[in-house]
Amino acid sequence: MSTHPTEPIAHPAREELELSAVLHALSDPVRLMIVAELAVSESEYTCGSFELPVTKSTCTHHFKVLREAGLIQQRHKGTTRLNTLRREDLEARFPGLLDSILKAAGDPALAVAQAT
Amino acid sequence: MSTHPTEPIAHPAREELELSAVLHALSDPVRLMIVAELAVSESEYTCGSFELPVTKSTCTHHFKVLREAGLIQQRHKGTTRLNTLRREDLEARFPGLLDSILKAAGDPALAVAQAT
DNA sequence: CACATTGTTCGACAACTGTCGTACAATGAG
DNA sequence: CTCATTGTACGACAGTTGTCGAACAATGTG
Repeated sequence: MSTHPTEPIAHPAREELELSAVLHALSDPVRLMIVAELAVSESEYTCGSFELPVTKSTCTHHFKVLREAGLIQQRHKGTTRLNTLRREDLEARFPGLLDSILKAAGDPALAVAQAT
Repeated sequence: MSTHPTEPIAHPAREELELSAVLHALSDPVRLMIVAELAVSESEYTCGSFELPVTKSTCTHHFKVLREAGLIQQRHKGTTRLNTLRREDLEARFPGLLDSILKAAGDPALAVAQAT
């Protein structure tokens, strides 16, 4: 039932992703902001690299919600935690959903992709 | 600021639809159930025509949330209230969003549309 | 008018949520 | 080892949410 022993952070499997949890996670403006930033590139971002209008502990809370909903993956790297969007899993489970939400949110990456 | 005098029920305009509100509205299983049923056909459905696992007053609450988020339109007809999905407005404001959510929810209508 | 049907309103309540501050843990640098 | 950095854990708190029941309003039917 466990993944790698070197990965103590729990993430739901692709098949376990629940639509309600995903929609609820993204219905918060701060979390939508995080996901939109993560979507800009395939890179890994530390929690601190986001300019969010909340304190650290609130930030931790939001990342936890996103992780438990299956939207992001987190792994440790030194004292930081690297976050990535679970694009493939989301696309496999809910085709088109993430893109339509990001587009609706005015994601810059998608805006560029759709510009002439 | 008002619409027709014969329409006392307040609905947000197409341009006023907010993504957060839409996602939040659909993050509740009961409300997602309602929207999925409404999506099956273009007909108008009374509140009572849904088989929901909640009482009448809770039902009223959910329909109110859906209406205020701009997902449905309601109009009076005798002692009943007819509900329709605001498909065009949603599609105009958030292209592809509703369909991807309905598909993710396993909507029967879309399942048929995608079957061979 | 009296009645049945449909849905609303109101108050209540438990559960959840977003936020914060403080204290703590883990890691890397000097 | 000591210190700075990054993020977590915990408790707290106000606000929101989903749910219910009972009472009420609106409309159509006899």
